Amino acid sequence: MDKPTPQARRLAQTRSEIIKNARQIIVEQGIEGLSVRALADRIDYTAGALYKYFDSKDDLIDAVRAEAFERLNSFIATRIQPTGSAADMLLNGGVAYIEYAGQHPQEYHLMFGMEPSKATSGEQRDIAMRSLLQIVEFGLMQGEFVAQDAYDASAISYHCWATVHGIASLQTTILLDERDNLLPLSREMLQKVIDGFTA
Amino acid sequence: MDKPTPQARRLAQTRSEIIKNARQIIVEQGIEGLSVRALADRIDYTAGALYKYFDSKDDLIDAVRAEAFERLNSFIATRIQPTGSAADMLLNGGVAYIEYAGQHPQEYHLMFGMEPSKATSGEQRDIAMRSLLQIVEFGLMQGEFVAQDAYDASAISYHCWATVHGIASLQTTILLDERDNLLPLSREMLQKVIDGFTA
DNA sequence: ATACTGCAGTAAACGTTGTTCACTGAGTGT
DNA sequence: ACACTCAGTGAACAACGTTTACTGCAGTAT
Repeated sequence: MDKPTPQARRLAQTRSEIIKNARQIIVEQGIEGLSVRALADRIDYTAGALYKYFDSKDDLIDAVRAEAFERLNSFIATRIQPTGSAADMLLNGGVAYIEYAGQHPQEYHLMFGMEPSKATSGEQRDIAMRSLLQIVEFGLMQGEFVAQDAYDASAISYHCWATVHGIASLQTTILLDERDNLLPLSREMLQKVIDGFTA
Repeated sequence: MDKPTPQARRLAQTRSEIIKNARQIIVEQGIEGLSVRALADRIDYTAGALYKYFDSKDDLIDAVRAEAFERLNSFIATRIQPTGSAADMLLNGGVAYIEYAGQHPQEYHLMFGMEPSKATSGEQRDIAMRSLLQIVEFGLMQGEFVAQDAYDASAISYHCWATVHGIASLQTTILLDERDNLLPLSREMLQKVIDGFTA
C-alpha cells in the first residue's frame, strides 16, 4: 500500500532539496537572509517555482522548523540510554538540549524564537514533550522521584523543560558572564532542579 | 546645564509619540503588523518623515524594546519591597516577571524573541541583570544563601534568570498543560530553585 | 520689515520582498 | 500521432524599507 509513484518520489526529493538549502541559508545568514528569490537562485530555480512545493514562505519555514525539531530530538535521543536512572536521563537529555542549542543558535532561534503559526512543527515539539513526560512518570512510578500537591508529573516536566529552555535561550542571546564554558554550570543547575523532586 | 531648548523638546516629544504608537501597533497586531507606512499613517505623517527621528526601522524597534524593558523593570520594582528577605525579593520579582510576560506577550517576544542587534535596549537589560545580581549578593552576604565551587553569585543569578525566563517563554508560546492559572505553579517552581541555594 | 538659515514634513522614486498567473515545453498514456 | 499533465518560467503585482529633491514655515540677524 502507498507505493510511491516515481513522480511522487521526485516531488518529495525536490521538496527536501528546497528545505535543505533553506536550512543552509538560515544557518549561514540567519532567518533574515532567507528570501524566496535567494533560495530559488541557489538551486537554479525561479522564485515562482517554489510555490509548486509550498503554499507560502511561512509554510516553507515551518517545514524547516519541523526538520530542526527532528534533528534536535534525535540528537537528544543519542545521549539518553534507557538503561540508566530517570534522573540520569533527564540530566543527560537536558544537557544535550542545551549543547545543541549552543551549537545551532540559528536553528534554535527558528524553533523557539518566533510563534510557530503552523501545526507541522508543533507536532514534533509535542513528541519531545511526551517523551520528557514519560521519563518523569517512569521516575515517579519506581519511586525515584516524588510528587506533591499540584507539583505532579506534568508540573515536573514543565519545570525541567522551562529550566533547560531558559538556559539554552539565555545562552544564545546573552552571555551573562564571561565563562570559558557554560556547559558544566548548566549541568550543575539542572542537577539541582532534579534534586528538588528526587526522593 | 543642558537646558532643553524648545526645538529639542518638540523633537523628543514627537519621538516618544512615534515610539508610543509603534508600541501600540505591536501590542495590537504583533511585530509583523508594524510597517513604517502603517505607523506613519496612524500619526498622520508620511513614511519618510519618520527618518528624521530614527535612522532605520531597526533603530525604531530598538527604542520600543528599550521602553519595554523599562516598563518590565519598573513593574518588577513595584513588587519588590527592599525590607524583605533576599529570597522573598527573588521570588516576588521572578513572579512579577512571569506575570508581566504573560500579560504582555508581544512586548516580551520583542524583548527576548529576536537578536537585539542594537545596544540601546541591551543597556536596560543589563540594569535588570545587575539588580538581580545585587539581590543574590545581598542574600549571600548575610548568610541567607550559600554558594559552592563554581556555583557562585553570578551562577545563582544565572540560574534564577534562566528559570524565570524559561517559564515566561514557555508560557507565551506553549501551554504545555491546560491549567486554569500557571502563576501558582510558577511560584512553586521558583521557590524550589531558591530553596536549592538557601542555607 | 527683510533676507537668511535651519529644519519638519512631503511626494515621488528606487530596489527588494512575497505572491500570482498566463504561458511553455517536455514527458506520459492511449 | 494525439491530448494531457505538470514542473518550471517570466512578467507583473502590491507592499515593504529607504533615499532624495523639494516645499514651506519658525526663528534669528541685520
